[in-house]
Amino acid sequence: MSINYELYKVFYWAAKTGSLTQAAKALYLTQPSVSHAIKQLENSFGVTLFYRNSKGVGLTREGTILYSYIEQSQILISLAEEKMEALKNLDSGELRIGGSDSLFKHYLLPYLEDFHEKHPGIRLHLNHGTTPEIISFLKEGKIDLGVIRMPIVDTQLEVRETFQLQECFVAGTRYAELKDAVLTLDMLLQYPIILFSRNSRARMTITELFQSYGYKLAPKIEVGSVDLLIEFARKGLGISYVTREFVSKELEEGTLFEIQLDVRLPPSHVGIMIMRNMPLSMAACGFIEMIQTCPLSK
Amino acid sequence: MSINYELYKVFYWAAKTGSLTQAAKALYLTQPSVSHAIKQLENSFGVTLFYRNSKGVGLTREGTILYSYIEQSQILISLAEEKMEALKNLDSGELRIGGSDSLFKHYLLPYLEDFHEKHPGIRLHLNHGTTPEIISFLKEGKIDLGVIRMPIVDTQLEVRETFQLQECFVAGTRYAELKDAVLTLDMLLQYPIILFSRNSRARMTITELFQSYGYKLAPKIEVGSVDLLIEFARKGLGISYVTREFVSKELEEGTLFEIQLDVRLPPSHVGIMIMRNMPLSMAACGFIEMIQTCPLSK
DNA sequence: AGGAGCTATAGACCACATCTATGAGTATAA
DNA sequence: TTATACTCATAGATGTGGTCTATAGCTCCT
Repeated sequence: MSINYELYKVFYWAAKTGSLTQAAKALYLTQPSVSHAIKQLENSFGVTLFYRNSKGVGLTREGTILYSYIEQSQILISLAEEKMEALKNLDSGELRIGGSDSLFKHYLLPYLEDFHEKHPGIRLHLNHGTTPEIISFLKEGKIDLGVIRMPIVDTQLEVRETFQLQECFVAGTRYAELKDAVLTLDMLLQYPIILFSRNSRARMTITELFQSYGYKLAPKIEVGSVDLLIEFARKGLGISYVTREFVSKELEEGTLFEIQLDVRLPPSHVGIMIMRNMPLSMAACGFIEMIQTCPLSK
Repeated sequence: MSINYELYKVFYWAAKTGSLTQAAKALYLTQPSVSHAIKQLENSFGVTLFYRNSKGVGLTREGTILYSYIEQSQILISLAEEKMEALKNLDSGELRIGGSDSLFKHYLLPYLEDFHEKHPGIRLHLNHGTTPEIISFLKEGKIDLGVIRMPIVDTQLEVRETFQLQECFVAGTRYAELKDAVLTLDMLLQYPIILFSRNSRARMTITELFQSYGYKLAPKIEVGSVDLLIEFARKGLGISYVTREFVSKELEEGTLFEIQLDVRLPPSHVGIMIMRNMPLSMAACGFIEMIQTCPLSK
């Protein structure tokens, strides 16, 4: 029958140390066990592997040949075990995340920096794309996790909310007169509105909200990036609908201010998306845990 | 504690076949055993190696990394097992023999030819030298066995007689008048005697024999090779003391004939010498067996 | 709905790996 | 010489853990 690979471990140490007694110590076994194991191996092959004398043992010619193979094999296994240890300790590995540009920049960045500092051995791959693209990447196994705006309905996916963002309307100094006012939706619509492109979740949400109050929200300007939303508002081209957390710097500086409304705008939920029924890599697991245990570390 | 290397065998087949059930079949185990083994491995590493679904299993990222090492390791072990099988079957290996030129040429050659024909995969190394040199080679492990004239007294060595050779005196046509005569030692000594060099066993033996009869054997010519002994006798330079089996061709041809004496010359014993307490290589074992089971195959 | 795959789990069982105790051999030292 | 201290080999006892059977849960396909 097939040879028990444990015997090779014993053979390796016996050959390496030149002593069954030493091999036994290295393997935390007793000498008779090692003696027995070697005998088993020899019987299996029908070949004598060691010569024995009072000083210990030595490899025969056949033993030497076997050792040349087994040594390499054992070294590989040792390397494998080291590697697995490194992977477990997050000293090695890779983490592939999918998300939108703006989420990377304004939400994930501090986590990524922190993670990289703690685990410099882990290679980071950031794939940006639209939500459907991110979902595809995930299903194809090209990324370990996606960071997206919720909700996502897909039975293959598991989504965990990690953070709430607050959407709001902001304006630049040109509209300074609105700073302390509380506007109604009606009043807001008197101003030029700047929105993100049509297919975004945020755009759809705010449009529906206005509809529910009986208004039609028609943007004066439509842009394709969060940066432009901010930039246009600062330049006074209109009032932008943005994520408050993404303009915190501008709000502090005072180059932008938030428009106060008489209705509450819905928060948007950010979540981490992973494949259901698919084990997480150690790196992904560690990263998600980091995000979940210290929210808002910024 | 240390990981049971049997688990890597199971892991290898599970990864290779992409199915615990298939792996179980390959290993002649049941599926729950394989399932259990993989779980053990995963627990040992603290890492998930496979994702499971209804079609079978697949490697995770960590599993893939482990596999890259283990696959190589398993391949090496397979090669090792093949090699050992080949060694056992004498399809591979080497055989290193020490002996004197004349024994190689006149005694071992047919065995070597036969052995090589039966086991062409085994490399033959022939080391010639004097008996003390051969003994040194053997003790240094440079040869597997030596073929020498007995007796050898050395507790480290084991010597088995395999053949008897008959020494005799031979002369060429110049001494044709002796062909049918039966000589006494006294008469023999009237002729020029050609002997092998002083330090050889044969020389010592024959000198002692003559001494025991009260004669002093003083050679006219002393040579350093068996070929010269033969050649000189053929040329009529004297009467050579040679091993009869080594001049069988010349005796048949009639270029040499044997001198008949009124005393019986002692046979010389040829034996195989190996290290006591040292296992024989498979090749050496096979060769010795061949010699012992078909003596005088010539 | 039923069947045929797959893997996971629980629990029983016994082979076999390992142990202890001992023997035999051989250096080294007293 | 005897004693000591190492080797490895052998015998027999022991108990652990690897393997089994039986079963459940799941997904896919007919």
